[in-house]
Amino acid sequence: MPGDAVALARFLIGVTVVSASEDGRTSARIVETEAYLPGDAAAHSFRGPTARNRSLFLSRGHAYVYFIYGNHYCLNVSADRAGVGAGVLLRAGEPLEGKEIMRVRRGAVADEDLLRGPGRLAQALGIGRSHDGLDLCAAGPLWLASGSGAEAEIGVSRRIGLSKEIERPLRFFDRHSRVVSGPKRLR
DNA sequence: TCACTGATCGTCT
DNA sequence: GACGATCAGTGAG
Repeated sequence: MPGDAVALARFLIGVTVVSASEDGRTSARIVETEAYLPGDAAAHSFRGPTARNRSLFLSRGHAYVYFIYGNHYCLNVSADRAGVGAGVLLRAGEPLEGKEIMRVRRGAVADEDLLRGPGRLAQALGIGRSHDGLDLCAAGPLWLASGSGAEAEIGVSRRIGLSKEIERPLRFFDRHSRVVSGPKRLR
C-alpha cells in the first residue's frame, strides 16, 4: 500500500471495497477519492488526535468513519504511518455486488446514484460507527480487494465541500466513470 | 444544471 | 453555542 495520502488516493481509484453484513454482501469499484494530508487545515486531523479522529492516526489501511451534519457517515482510509494524521475520503463508487441490498438501504434510485457522494457510499455499504478503526487489509466486515487490473485514467481537481484549503488539487477520479460527485465543472 | 435551504446532532471551543 | 469532508427537495433559468 502506497506511503502517503496522495499516492493512496490515486491507488484506490479502481480498487474494490467489500462490505459483509447481516443483510448480505455488497461491493463497489471506487471511482472518486480525496486526500487529506498532515498539516492540512481542511483535514480533521489538523488539530491533533481526539476521541473522534483517532483512527486517522492509525497506520495506513485502517477505516476512519465519522458522522457529519446530523445525518451522514463518511468512510476514510488512514494513509500514513502510525501517529501521523492523514487519510483518503472515499467519495463515490460504482455498484458491483448487492445492488438490491443497496436499494433497500438507499431507496429505488438509479445505479449511478447508489454510491455517488461520500454519505451515499457509506449508506449503500451499510457503514456506521462500528466500522471505525477496522483494518481494511484484514478479514472482517469491511475490506479492500484488488481492482479489476484495468488502468484507470485519473482526473484531478480541487476538493469538494470545504471552507479551507479549497484550491489544492487533492481530489482524484476516474475520467471515464459517469459516477462522480460534485458540480459538473469539477469533473 | 445550478443555487439555495432545512434537517439534524456530535464534536470541539 | 457554532459549525461541519452532506443530502434531498424546491424553484429559476
